[in-house]
Amino acid sequence: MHRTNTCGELRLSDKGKKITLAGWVQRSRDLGGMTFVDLRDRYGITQLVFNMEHDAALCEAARKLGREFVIKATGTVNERSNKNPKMATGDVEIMVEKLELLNASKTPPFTIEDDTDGGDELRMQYRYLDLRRRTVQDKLILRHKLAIATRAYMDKLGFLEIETPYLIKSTPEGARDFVVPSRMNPGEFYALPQSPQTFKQLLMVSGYDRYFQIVRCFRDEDLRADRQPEFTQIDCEMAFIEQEDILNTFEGLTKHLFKEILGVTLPDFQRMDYATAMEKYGIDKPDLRFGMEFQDCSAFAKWHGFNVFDSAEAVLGIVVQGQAEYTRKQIDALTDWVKRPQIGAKGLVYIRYQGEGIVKSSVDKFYSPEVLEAWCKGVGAKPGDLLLVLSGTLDATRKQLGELRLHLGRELDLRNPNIFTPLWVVDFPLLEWNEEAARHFAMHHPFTSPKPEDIHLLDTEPGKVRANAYDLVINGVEIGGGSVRIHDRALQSKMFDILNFTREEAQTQFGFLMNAFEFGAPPHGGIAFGFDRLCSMMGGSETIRDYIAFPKNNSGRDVMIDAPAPIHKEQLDELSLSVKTK
RNA sequence: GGUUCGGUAGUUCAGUUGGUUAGAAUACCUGCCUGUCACGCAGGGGGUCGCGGGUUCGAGUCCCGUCCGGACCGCCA
Repeated sequence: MHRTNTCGELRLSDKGKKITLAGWVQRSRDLGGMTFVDLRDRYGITQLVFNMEHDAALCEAARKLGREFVIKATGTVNERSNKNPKMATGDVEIMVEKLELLNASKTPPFTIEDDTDGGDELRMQYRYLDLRRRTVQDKLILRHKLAIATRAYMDKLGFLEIETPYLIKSTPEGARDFVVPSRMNPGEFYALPQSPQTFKQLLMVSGYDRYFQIVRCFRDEDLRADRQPEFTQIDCEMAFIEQEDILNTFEGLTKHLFKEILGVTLPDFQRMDYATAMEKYGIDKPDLRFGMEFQDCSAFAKWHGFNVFDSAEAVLGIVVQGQAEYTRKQIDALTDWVKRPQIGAKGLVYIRYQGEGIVKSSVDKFYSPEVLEAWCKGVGAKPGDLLLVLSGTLDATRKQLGELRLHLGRELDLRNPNIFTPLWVVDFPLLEWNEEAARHFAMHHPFTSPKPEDIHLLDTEPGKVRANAYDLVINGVEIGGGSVRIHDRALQSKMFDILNFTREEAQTQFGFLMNAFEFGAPPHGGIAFGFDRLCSMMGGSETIRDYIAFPKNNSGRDVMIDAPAPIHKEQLDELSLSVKTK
C-alpha cells in the first residue's frame, strides 16, 4: 500500500482514520514497554507509537530502528493523551499496526535537525543529508516560490522566456570565461556565457520586444560568500523603451516579489546618481538603512599644523550619533580594524563631542577646543556624538571610510535584515580608466549607451561621459544592474575604438552584433537580477550558498562529487589537448 | 597572487608557561524503564592532535614548510 498521507498533515480531525505514512526516522524514544518514533518527510514530523502489550514483536522491531532509517508504517490516527503544542501534528499519533523497513541507514555524520551539530565542510560533503534539514529545505522552497512568482509576473506583462545557448564564444573583456574544448573542432573552444547579453540584444533585433529568462551564468573568478562560479540571473530585455520604462517595470517586479514572498510592502525606490553615492557613502552600492553620510572636513582640518591632514587630498569624516562615550579601547579596536591590510588606512582620528564646550580628540595637540567644537558643529555633530576622520587620496579615503561606515553600522546594530531600503543608483560613468593597461574599460559592458547629452565628450574627455546605466541596490547589496544599450552600428563601433579594439578585433568578436544593428535594431535596454542574491536578501542571509542546492566551496570545488577532477588521457587525446604536469 | 582565522573522539569544541594515562558535551553501543517528544537512569567503546620536517630531556602546545576549510583584499566588463 502506498502512503496515504504526508508526515505534516494529520490533525485531530483525522482521528480514527487508517493511514499509511512513509519517511525517515528522525528519532526514537524507547521507554521499555512502549516506543515512540518520530517519522519525518519534507512536510513535517508525525509521532508513531508502538506498545509492547499491543504487539510485542512489532514493538521490538521499532526498537531496532536507527536514525534516518527509511520506513513505511500503517496504523490508526489516535488522539494523544499527552499533546505536544510545539508540533503541528502534536495532537495526534499513529498507533502502528504494520511496519515496513524500506532501507536502513548508517548513522549520519551530523544530526538532521534545524540546529545541526555539523560544520560547514562536513555538511557540504554530505549535502544530500544537509538538504534533509527543515531550515535548508525552507531556503530552497523560498527560491522555488521566487522563481514561480517571477515567471507569473513577467508572463502577465507579456515577457517571453526564451532560452539562449550555453556554448558560446569567449571574449576578452570582462570576467574570465569557463571554456569547453570542442572535440569536432580540434584546438577550438566554446565559452560558457557570463550572461546572455548579446543574445538577448539579438532577440530585440528579432522583434521579441519583451524577453526574460531565469538563466545560469558562469564566471571563472574567485569566490565569495555572495559569489559562485555558476549563478542564476533573472535576465530581462525590452525594446522601444527609455531608461525610465525599465526602472519602473522592474521596480514593479521587485515590489511584487517582496509582497508575494515576504508580505513586505516596499517603499518607492529612492534614486541616487553614482557621483552622489561615491561622495556621500564612498561606494556605488550604499546601504541606506542608516545615515552616517560622509562629511568633508577639509575646511576645518587643514592648516592647523597637522601635516597628515594638510598634505591629504581628502579629509572625510562620519558622525556616529550618540557614541561620544566610545571607550579608548573601542576606538583603538576601530583603528586596528581600519589599519588591516584589507582596509589599508594609515590611522584614524576621533573627536568626541561630549557636550557644549567639551571636546576630546586624538589630535588636540594641533587643534584648540574651540576649533574642534566648530569642526563638530560644522559637520552636523551634536553634543554626545563621535566624529571619526580619515584622510588620504580621495579614492582610497572614500573606500576606507565606506568600509568603516558599514562596520560601525554592523557593530551598532543598524543593519536590521528585516528592513529593506531599495535604491536605484543611476548615471554610472561609461568608462573607467585602468592604470595598468593604460586604457579605458567599460564600467558596465561595451554595449552600454552613453547619455546623449554627454556624447560630445566621447572624443575629448571620455572619462567624464555618463552612461544610461543603473543598479538596483538593496541594503548595500547589488541586486541587479542594467543599461539602455547601443543600437546604432556606428556608435557601437566607436565604443570599441575607445576600448582599444582594432576594427578587426571588434569585427571578429562582436561582428555578429554590429551586423545585426544594420538590419533594423530597435532601441532597447534591460536589466539582470542576481537571483541567488535576491533569495538570500529575502531570506535574511549573507551567503548565497544556502540558497543553492549544490554550491561550490571557497576554492570553486564541489566537495561532494570532488570536482573539478583530472580527465583520462584518452579524453584529452580525443579533444586534441595536452596538459602541463607539475 | 595576497591578508587573516581555523584543523584535537563520529560531531561540536576545551586543552594554562612545553611536562603524568589528551578531556567535556553530544552522537554511537549495551542494560533498565509504559506517555515520551532534547525522555530518563546505569554502564561501555571510541584519538594518525591535518601532513612533513625542526627545536627540546620532553611538542596537541614553539618554529619552518605543506595540504584542507572559512572570511576578506586583488579580481568579479
